Amino acid sequence: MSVSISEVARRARVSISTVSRVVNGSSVVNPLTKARVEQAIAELGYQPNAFARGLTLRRSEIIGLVLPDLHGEFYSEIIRGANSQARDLGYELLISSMRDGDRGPVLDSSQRYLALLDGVVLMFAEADDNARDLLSRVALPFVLLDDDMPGVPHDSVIIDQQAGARKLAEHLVDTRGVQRLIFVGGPATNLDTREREAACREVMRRSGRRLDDGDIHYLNYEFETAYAFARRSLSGWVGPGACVFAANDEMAAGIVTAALEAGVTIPGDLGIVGFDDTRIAAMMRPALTTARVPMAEMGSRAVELLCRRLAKPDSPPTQIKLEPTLVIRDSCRVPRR
Amino acid sequence: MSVSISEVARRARVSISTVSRVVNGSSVVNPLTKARVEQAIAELGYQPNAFARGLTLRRSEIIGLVLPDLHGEFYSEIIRGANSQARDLGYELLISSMRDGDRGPVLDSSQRYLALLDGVVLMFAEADDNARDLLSRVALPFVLLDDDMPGVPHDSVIIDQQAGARKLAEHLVDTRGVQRLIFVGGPATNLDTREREAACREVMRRSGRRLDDGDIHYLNYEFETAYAFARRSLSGWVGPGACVFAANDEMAAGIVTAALEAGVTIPGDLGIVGFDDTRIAAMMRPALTTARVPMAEMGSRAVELLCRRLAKPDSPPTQIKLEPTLVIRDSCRVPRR
DNA sequence: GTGAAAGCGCTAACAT
DNA sequence: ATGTTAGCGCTTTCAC
Repeated sequence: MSVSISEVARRARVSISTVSRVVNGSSVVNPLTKARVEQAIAELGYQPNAFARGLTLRRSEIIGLVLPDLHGEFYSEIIRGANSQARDLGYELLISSMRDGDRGPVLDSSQRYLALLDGVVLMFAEADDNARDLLSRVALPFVLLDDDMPGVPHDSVIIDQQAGARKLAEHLVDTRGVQRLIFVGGPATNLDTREREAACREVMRRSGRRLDDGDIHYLNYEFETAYAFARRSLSGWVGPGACVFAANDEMAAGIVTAALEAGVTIPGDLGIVGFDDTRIAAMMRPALTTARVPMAEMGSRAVELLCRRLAKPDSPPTQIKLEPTLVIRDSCRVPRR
Repeated sequence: MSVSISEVARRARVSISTVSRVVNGSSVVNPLTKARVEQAIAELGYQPNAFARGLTLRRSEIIGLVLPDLHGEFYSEIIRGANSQARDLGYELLISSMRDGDRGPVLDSSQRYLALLDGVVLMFAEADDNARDLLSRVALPFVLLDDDMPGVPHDSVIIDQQAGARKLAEHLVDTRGVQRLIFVGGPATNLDTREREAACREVMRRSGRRLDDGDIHYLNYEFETAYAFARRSLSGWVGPGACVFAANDEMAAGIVTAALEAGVTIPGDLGIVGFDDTRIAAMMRPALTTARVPMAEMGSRAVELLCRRLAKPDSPPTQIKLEPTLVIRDSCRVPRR
């Protein structure tokens, strides 16, 4: 078994307090004593027991990031931002996924690891009752990411979906003078999709056009689904001033693929925009015009908020709203005539 | 602060031992007593202190998965497999990234969270001295993923890179009768790249051809780099029976993009294969022939190995070798003539 | 079926 | 500058 503080103390012929002091640099120890202790530590390969430490200190300086699932670049960017911020603030970051294969989201308060953390950044796939319920049982400080949960006071970092979608739609109106917008969303229950849709509606309306209900389609954010859907529907879309607004880049890629295979040129015959600015957007041809969601920043700001709360538990709840930026590439350039 | 076992005991008018027994279901308690305790627990919202528990039990039933970085589908698939297996075996899985922005790999034994885990699955970007050094200081059971580390006894799960590359190269020889193979690898220091290269060499040699040194190129696994490189070099490649072997799918995508832009048809003028079978392989056009690395299985087998070791600490070190499978799509179909 | 008490390894207040 | 000791919350013998 591993060596404890008392063995180090015995070997260095000091008391355990002195060892503790050396380990934590908490108060000044005689340099010679200190050297003796350090040598003993090295010789024994002593490592403090984290459980005992946590029990006494009532904190671990470890925080968690719990995501709905860890698939896709979106999440890895969040993680990158969170990780780096956590280290800067002297915390370690541990990541966990709620999703368990097909068994659906799992997060109950009995989750053992939560009790080892000082706090946690949480992101739910959907802000439903289930989520709210889970939340009420989380017994430690938390920050919500990309989700609003009215009624529960909390810190949060959210994306201004409407602003992002508005920028794209306005770009379409301004540069291509879109007459008809085809909106291809994720699930109808998905809040992001609904917000983006609302922004499209509004921009169209304000510019004297309208977004026809028949041109709103709810898919599932996946390439294959969008590809199959576009194969069937594409022929009805092509026409003067038609553009597709896909609610994420993957679906945009699927639609572009179907279009090119059907001989529909892009951006010539049809303009298209995506959302998120994931890797595929730059890799596909034509490269995709899209809205860049500041993913890494979401992670870092959330961690920042959490750590601030740990330091000052009684500060008022804060909400940070981040705006996507427009990334103009080739998929909806004005066709030369 | 949070409620402790003794408050529950007081409220239920039993001793703390009884509360403990109820919480852990360890031994039989009188149903009436049990009910009383359970009610007290509910009323107080009691949650056992994980540090105290860990201190006493000397285990947390939590394991870790430490990856070089969390970018890309490769890792998320590993995570998915590991997660699901961990839950099946009664463990919780926590994930951590070694990479800290541009600050390079970080993993020192002082990493606080390691001390809270029962064991850890580790994957290094490169099996260098640094890695070996870190490893020697990890004071808990571990399993190595996709890395060999001779000299240190350990369990591991590795990919049979050679077998995968061989399947691809043989496919190229058999169906297209390749005369010239252009190998586009990751960094020259990357072990996977070297193994895949060796397999290509061998297959070419065995079939009476050779892999010219001038046709070996070391890049960095990235789309943009491969794209830029292909733009420059492409013209020298096209010719009867030439094929490109890209060491991952992203680079293959970059090369394909450059080729199509230059008017080189694929698979007509040039055949190409990738490696890994990440999402992009199915999404690009032509869809990419590649070798599917069983990523999720890597994760699940590693966790399985780790948990087995936790149960039987003295079993001999085990190595599991997983073989990639050939996924035939369109990027190197025989051109009709 | 239940309780008393030792002990896990550590920190911090207090004493010297 | 260093040692002594209480106590953190829990599990687990050992009595009864």
